[in-house]
Amino acid sequence: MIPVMSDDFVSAVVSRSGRRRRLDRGAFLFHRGDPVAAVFVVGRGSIELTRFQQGGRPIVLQRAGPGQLVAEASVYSAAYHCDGLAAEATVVHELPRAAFLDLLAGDPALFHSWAAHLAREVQSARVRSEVLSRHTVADRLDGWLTWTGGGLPARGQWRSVAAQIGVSPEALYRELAKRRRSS
Amino acid sequence: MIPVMSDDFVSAVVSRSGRRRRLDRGAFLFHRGDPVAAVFVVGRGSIELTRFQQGGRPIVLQRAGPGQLVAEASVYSAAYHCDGLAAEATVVHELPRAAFLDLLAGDPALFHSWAAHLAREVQSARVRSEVLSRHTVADRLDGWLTWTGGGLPARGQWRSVAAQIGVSPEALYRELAKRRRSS
DNA sequence: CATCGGACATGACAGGTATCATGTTCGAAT
DNA sequence: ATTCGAACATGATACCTGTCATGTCCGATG
Repeated sequence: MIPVMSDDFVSAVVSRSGRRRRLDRGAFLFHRGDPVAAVFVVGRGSIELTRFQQGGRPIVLQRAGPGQLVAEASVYSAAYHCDGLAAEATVVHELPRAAFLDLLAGDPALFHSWAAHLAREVQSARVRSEVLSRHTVADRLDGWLTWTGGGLPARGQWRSVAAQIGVSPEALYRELAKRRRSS
Repeated sequence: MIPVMSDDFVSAVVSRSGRRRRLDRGAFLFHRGDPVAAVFVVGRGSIELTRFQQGGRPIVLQRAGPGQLVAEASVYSAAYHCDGLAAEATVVHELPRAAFLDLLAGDPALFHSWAAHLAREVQSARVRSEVLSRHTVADRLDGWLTWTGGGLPARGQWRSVAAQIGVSPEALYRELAKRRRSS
């Protein structure tokens, strides 16, 4: 599959990436509190930014698929504020943070693209907030479907979707079963 | 009160702002779908980015106080994706979008500050997502208190807080009353 | 092919919140 | 001072979801 290169700087990062890292499903790319030393682009698989609340319930803050940057907002932070882990077998391209910032500083057009990308991330994160503010599983699933644009999630990813919309897997199973019956 | 000017470009916007707009409580600064023609900085009062879900329940996506930019992520968008309205009597400084972009393009240091600001907004929006993923009013209020850093909200703003954390005003009243009793 | 672990599935029950209803308080405007 | 509207406050009830328990399905592994 050809990765989606939606932004100029993504391909720039990949082409200058010195190192590739391979992660098994469930492996951590970084932990909360780790110093931010590099930026990553997903080549294959997916990385989920996750925060574990008291009680162990995970909430997925961002899901980065092929061709997408991971934790780009942390570039200006000293440490990660959440965990990054592979939702499946994943390969990421790695570029040291300093090299990334130099790259942006030396190319105004690229920098402009970077700012526009961050602005889209802000809006995306706010849409997720709007989904999470809904109170029923049906409403949240509808919001997720509208947001992702695609159809119903594929088997094997339902638990991940449940974590993204902040409901228990069982509640999502029930809602999906209800929709299967009524369709 | 001296407005908080946390970012270079905020004071730059204010100083070049050609126009001031005054809004009564509840007045709209812009509506969802309006073309994005300018950027705003709150001088006094506060602006809330709000989306109204089916049924009329409002969810506050961003709350901008004195010295803060409003809907900055929309600078790269054609139209607003939510409503902006004054939560109280408010004054905003207005700068045409083109002038704002020219300002950034002409000052690399300012542009860098702008990108860092957007990155912080992304993280801020994700923190809100984490708060909204909690399931009880008590947990959401705790998250709001941790996030805002300050103490309990002032009277007259409780309904706004309820909208920010996605619970009914009544539920927030009850939780606050419970904390008053047990303290 | 047998095993095994994780996801899918579903029923029962307890707990929390939205909603509706009904007052009360308080600040602003006259 | 009186009026008035909005926020604050609180009780009752229905609904929904989290949790626990139990069971099935299915792909990976040896």
